[in-house]
Amino acid sequence: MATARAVSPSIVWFRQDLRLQDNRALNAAVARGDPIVPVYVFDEAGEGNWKPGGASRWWLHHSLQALDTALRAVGSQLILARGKTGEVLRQLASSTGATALFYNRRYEPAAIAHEREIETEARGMGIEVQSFNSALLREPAEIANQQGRPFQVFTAYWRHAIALPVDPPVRLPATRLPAPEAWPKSLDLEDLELRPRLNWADGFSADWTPGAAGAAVRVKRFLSDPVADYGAGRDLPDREGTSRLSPHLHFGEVGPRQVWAAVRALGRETGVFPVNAGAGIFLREIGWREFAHHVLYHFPTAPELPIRSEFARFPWAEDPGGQRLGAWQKGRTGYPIVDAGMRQLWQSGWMHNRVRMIVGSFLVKHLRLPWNHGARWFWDTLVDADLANNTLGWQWSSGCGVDAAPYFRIFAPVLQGRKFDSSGDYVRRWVPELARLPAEWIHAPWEAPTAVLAQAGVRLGETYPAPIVDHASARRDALAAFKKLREASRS
DNA sequence: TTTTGAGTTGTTCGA
DNA sequence: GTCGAACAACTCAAA
Repeated sequence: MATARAVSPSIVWFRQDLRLQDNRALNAAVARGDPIVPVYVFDEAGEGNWKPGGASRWWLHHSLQALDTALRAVGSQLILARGKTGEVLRQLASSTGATALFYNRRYEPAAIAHEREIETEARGMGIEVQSFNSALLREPAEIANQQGRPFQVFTAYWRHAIALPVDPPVRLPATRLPAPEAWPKSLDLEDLELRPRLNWADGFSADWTPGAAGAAVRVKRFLSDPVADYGAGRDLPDREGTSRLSPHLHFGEVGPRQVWAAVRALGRETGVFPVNAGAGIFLREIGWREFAHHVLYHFPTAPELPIRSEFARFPWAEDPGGQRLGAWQKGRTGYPIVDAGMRQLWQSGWMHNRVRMIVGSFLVKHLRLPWNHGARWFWDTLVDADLANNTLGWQWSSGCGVDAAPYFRIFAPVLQGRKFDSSGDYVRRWVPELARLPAEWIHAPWEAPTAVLAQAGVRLGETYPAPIVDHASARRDALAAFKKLREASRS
């Protein structure tokens, strides 16, 4: 008769928390002391209407590989599966005899529903379930205004949130993770079929290193210099002035508590926090990410429907054959800054934030196409596609969300280009057919003298499109459409 | 309780 | 060339 109790492992269900440090679910499993079975389930059905797009899947592939490598370095490994999470976990529990399940929470409506299902099922099997926050400084339900309602204005939200203490990141309390007696069966990473069949994502590797180690490099590099000039530098798309942490944060390869601690450490000699204006502005951006999750949690229909419901009746323009949408997607609108952004997105899986605002405003206000089309395209093409951030951004751009840009704020693409890409180098990089145009004309080639165009080898309508809409009249039409909406809402 | 002022990222127009 | 106003409506917090 064996006296030792049967060793029943704990399952750690990895999701958007693909890291070993500052991972509370993992730490709790370690604290329990039993063998740990780390698992990732690729389950599209659990994502509702927002199954991961191509760029996101590319990232996930490499991030899972990185996580497995990190786990192997501590004597463990990542079990991979695809299909229904509930079924996978049930099988895993019965084959390993696991009696506990640990995971970190998500905040998208489908993910929340999914968690509830999994918890109910697991508890029904007698499995202990514990969930944690490793994705946000504060969870949506922790923050409310004086009336006990969710904030709908960022500044008020952030004033409130920033006054609360930020928990320090937690370290993995072990150099080895206890392994089960036998490892359960795992799929090969390739079996998840996350990588595109065609090689369109080949260029991504030049720009990105998915995984916690790559994230740490980005944090270090950004805080070593660009952060000091973040206030101005973040608006210049030709420069490495932003942190580029968005995909790492989305997949949880680094968490906001770790970022917060790293920024705090910058001023440790002086005790000044934040150490300079740039650092404070950067932390505000972390705050926007928090706010986006707050808003999505409290307005779960926001990915599909405008939060200001009257916008459901906005008079969008006709787009027979999807010509205009297609031109926007392909970066062939004839507005160089817009086209540069859309091509950067397609080729690198990412777009500079300043340019996101410009192309967003252009789609919704100049082309008057529904913001949902833009949200969907971004969703499919961005490596940092994140339902909370994407939804907030698009509803902000079209003026139909909480704390959104006012309707009359219509970005003028030529002015934006001249202001934030004054050298024209951003356009030159992504729209090479305009590369030989001097800065003076590069943001409005249709205004360039014939000789200048000829010299630069540009033939409008042939080598590069003429503008598909006229700025001044598109602006007038957009303002008229908003006026119409306002009158319709009044009656 | 009511009132008041402020609120991520703009542009245009007229003085 | 610069500068302020206009371009709405609503949320939130402080007075």
